[in-house]
Amino acid sequence: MEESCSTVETALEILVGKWKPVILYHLFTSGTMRFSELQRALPNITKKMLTSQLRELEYHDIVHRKIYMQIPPKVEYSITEYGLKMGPLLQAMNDWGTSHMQHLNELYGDDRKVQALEAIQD
Amino acid sequence: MEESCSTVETALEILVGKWKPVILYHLFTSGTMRFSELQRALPNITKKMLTSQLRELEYHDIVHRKIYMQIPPKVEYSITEYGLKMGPLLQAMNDWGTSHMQHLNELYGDDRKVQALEAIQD
DNA sequence: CAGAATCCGATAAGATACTG
DNA sequence: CAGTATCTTATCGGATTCTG
Repeated sequence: MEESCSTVETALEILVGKWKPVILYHLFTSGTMRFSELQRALPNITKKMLTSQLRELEYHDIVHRKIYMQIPPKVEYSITEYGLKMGPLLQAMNDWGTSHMQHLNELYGDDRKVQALEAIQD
Repeated sequence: MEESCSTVETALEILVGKWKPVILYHLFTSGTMRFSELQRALPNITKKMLTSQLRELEYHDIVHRKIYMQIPPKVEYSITEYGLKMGPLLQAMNDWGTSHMQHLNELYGDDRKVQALEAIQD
């Protein structure tokens, strides 16, 4: 009974964290990226946050971390094969989110949109 | 470009908050519920949290709030017609979450499951 | 380059008491 | 009954500094 909502929470668990959707977006569209590339793609994220978010995604087997044993260090991140299965879900969330923003605009006007864009800043 | 992930965040926005998925679950399955019924269904939530989560869902036009002008007060909550459109998304998240819990079990064993169940407690 | 470690402020969430 | 108000605690996220 309660399980049927705790599983929704499982899905949320791996998505929450202010930066995970953006990180996944970049990894899905760009394929393999180095740590520093991700930093450049997300100008406002700190190393600490980027590291922690990636580690959580790695724990969930969504993101793969490949370490090159060399100096200077080189680490590449990519979506795992299992992680690719999330694609449709992310797409569904994206689609719903898009139409919901439209719905909010119809209800309250476009002010909210401005706020949202200001809140992102990257 | 960045919009394609900010809309995912829009979807997350209305789902995050520790209790929203459970609240939606109950309203989806039980239809109309009074405030006190929701309290009984979610033994561990405080009135403050229940109120705030419901108000946010109301703002997003997912939940409808019907006030009966009488004493003692009576307020009924239900999913709006627009909110019903979230059903498939919630179902998709639920499905993915279910299979992901299974995946985590395969990766790390069933210890996690126990933790998750302990964490819910309702 | 890719982080780890520490500190600190902001926000979310819980406990408790009060009210029309 | 269905909240509100206030206070405290826990968690999250950001800034800064240090390192192999």
